[in-house]
Amino acid sequence: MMTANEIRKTFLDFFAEKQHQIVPSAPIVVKNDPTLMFINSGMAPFKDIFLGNSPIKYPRIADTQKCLRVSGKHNDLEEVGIDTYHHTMFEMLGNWSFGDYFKKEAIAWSWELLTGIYKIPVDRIYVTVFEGDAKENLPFDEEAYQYWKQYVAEDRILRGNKKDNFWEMGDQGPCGPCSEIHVDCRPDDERKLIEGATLVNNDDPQVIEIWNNVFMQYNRLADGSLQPLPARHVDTGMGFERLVRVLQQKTSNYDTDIFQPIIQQVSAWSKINYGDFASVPAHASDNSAMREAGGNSPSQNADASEKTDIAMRVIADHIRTISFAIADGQLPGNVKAGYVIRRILRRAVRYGFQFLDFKKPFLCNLVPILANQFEAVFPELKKQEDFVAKVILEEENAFLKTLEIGLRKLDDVIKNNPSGSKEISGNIAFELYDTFGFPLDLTQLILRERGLHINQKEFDVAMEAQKNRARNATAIDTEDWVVLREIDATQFVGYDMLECEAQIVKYRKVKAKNKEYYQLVFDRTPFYAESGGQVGDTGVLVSDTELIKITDTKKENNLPVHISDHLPNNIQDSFIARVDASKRKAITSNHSATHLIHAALKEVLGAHVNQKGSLVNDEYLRFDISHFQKVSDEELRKVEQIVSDKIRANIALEELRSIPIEDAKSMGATALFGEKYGDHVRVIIFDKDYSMELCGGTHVPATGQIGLCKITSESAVAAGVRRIEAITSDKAIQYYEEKAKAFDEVKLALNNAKDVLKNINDLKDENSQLKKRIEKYEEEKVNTISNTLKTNYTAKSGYHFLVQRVSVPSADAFKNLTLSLKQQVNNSVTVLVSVIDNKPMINVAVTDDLVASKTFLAGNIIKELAPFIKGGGGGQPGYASAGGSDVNGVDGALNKALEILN
RNA sequence: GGGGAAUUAGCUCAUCUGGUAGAGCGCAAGCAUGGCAUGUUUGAGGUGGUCGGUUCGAGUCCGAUAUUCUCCA
Repeated sequence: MMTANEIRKTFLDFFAEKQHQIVPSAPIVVKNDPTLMFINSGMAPFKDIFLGNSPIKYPRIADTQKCLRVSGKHNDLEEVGIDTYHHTMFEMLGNWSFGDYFKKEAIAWSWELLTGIYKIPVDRIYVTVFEGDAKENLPFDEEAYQYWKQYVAEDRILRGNKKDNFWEMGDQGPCGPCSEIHVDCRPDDERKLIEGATLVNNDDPQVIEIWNNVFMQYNRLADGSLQPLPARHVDTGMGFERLVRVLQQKTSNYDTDIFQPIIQQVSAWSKINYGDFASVPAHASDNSAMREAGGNSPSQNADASEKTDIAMRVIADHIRTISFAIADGQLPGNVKAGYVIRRILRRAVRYGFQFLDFKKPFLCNLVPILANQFEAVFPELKKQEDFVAKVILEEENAFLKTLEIGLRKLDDVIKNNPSGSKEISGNIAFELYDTFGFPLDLTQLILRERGLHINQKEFDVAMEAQKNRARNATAIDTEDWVVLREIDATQFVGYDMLECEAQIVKYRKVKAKNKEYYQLVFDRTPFYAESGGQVGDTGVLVSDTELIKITDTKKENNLPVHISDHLPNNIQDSFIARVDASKRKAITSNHSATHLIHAALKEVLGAHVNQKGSLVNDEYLRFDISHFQKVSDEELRKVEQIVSDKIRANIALEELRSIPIEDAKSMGATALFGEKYGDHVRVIIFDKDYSMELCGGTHVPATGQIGLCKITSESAVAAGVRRIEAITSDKAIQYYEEKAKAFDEVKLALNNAKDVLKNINDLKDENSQLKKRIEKYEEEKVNTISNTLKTNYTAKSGYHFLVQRVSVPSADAFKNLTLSLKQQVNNSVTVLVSVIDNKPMINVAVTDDLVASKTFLAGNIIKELAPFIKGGGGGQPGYASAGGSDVNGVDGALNKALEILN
């Protein structure tokens, strides 16, 4: 039996022999495509070629591509692991023709590989072809049908509708009919009973699609219409995990040697067998989480065993996704792609926590197994094994903490639930989930244990409202490109020039919420499009009669687009495209400084330092690195020192604009994980023994132009990732100037003190001493007054009272005096009035025994007195206070108090 | 991009509707035991994230801002 690794190799070798260039998998994390966060199919890395934004480098390509899907036709995240054949991460084997071969060869080769080499029995294979669609005016795919007929019996060639057999990249873009290959894996007796053809595309877990051949020949426009494509392409995708399952004759993807190493490890840790489900004895389940849930009857134990199987599948699937995503540069976070990774990670932790009784981090310990398993095909994980494990560990700890907080909140909710009600508000459950990240299913489990349940309908309504809010806020409407001229690709001249003549090649309008703008594409441009952390250029587009502001420049699938609020009136004109030079100069200085800092960090901290993120704009630079401790002040000073030396050495830039990537690597140039490089790259060198990086950004001609570099902050962004921020050039000079100025001002304020620091510390000490002295003075004053006053109480039957105007230094002292009297005179009511800073104040204190007997309540008394001084007041039964604005009312208040108490 | 929440002593967190800022742990000192673990008593430690507003009075209500958490897209 072939191993998974052999099956993959066989595929690649087969197509290499058919003159295909074998390329490595692109990073699973997508950059430069606003519509996609992760590579979700084998073709995604080639989107720029299909869209015509990039030239074709090889007419034939084959590869295995890491893919990630969390939503889609059958791939809701919450479904993964429940069945035995869906995944969040999977490998897609693919062979491509870019304007080269078409249906004939694609069909012949897929047949040859599957039946001739992999030896899948012919009588288990079904193929589908597109039946046509009248509404779209699309014909039956006769061509594909004829080619298949050469190999496959006609009754095994099925006709599929638009949903199954017409593939589209998205709402817009290249598309075409496709032809799927399905394999019937059922045992012979079942196959005799039910004809396999009836189960194709019918969600039968044993009759599955393994390969889809897409024949791209149309382009879908924004208005929904179809246009024929000038160059026709073949895009195929074969689900690797499914293929392995078929060839290893398993009934579940998770039973193959792709997933078993992980599952066996998880099974060993939890001491629960995988796959016992259905034949499990009633007592076999040793799972406290389920027992707590009340699963003690035999039937529920069978259920429990299924749940432990599901949990192991969830973990085996998710650990792959998060490990490879992190290795490709996507750290877990709380927005966008980072959030997707966090959510997947948490789902795995949740299943382990709930069904396998893993109460401590465990996912991180699975990373080495994966790293070794995939070392040959995806070496990036093995190379960053420790880093990935550390990030996962930190995430697991953070989630366990979140769970703890949630458990406490839920406890409060249960305590406060009116007795007798068995239902907890769905809104509260939603709040727990939405605000505190406490998973709904855990809420339900815990409530069930106490005989409670939530109002599911309320929860769903709240959830739906949340979704609608988000959808409305992000609705973007993109119109079709209006093409003015045909060109191969925009020529970027911005390394050498800051302005050039340009014509608009195409443009389109984009409507987002509250704003509307245009995207312009030029035939040539000096504008650098945001990439590799360097922000896009701004500037202007000028003709004889017009001036249009360019507010940003971005890359969409390798297409440089210039953002503008307006279109020129004369769109066909020739323009001068001019970059904002001073801004570009600042950006450039920061970018080169980033390289110098990067090299210095490697020198000071060690070779384990890798770039984990970078932002370069005209204000500052931000640089994230993998490093496990805080970078100490001393280390930062060393880095600054090295960078400073390199600046003063005024090292000339050496730029290799286009050299083969292999040459660059053998020179020792630094390449980044998670970055997609072409086969020709640009290398930026500042002293070949110091800094040599693959980079597309703009750089200073010599390091002296940076002038000055100052690291302004060092912080943590995630486990194992430190962030360094720095400024250069004018901004750095300004920084020092401002510091110096501020210091001079401080010094001046201290009468030009020689030792400023000592002077300030002395002042602080003096200040706190004075504060204490005032406190003491006030305390004494209060004591004196209270000693006098405590003998002045009038005795009534059952209580004593005092109504008195006093003079005290502060509101605080006033309060202390009142409370001190309350404490010293038993069985008393104290009403004090004072004027502090021209404001009248009243304090009322009632001793606890009188409060208990409800003879007097301070809060009630103050409400009667406050109006006299035109104020409001309130407090507790034992102490209340009021303030007002009318000093003339003081006597009235005193009289009223006497009246009440007499 | 849009919602929600949090920010109080060195740490973890209380303070019900605006009216006396607290607890546990940690820290310091004293006492108890031959010493330690420990027990016990006392004490220090707070511009309540920052800025503004409402109010006689704001940790508490409102607005802005920063940071963190969290959910949705």
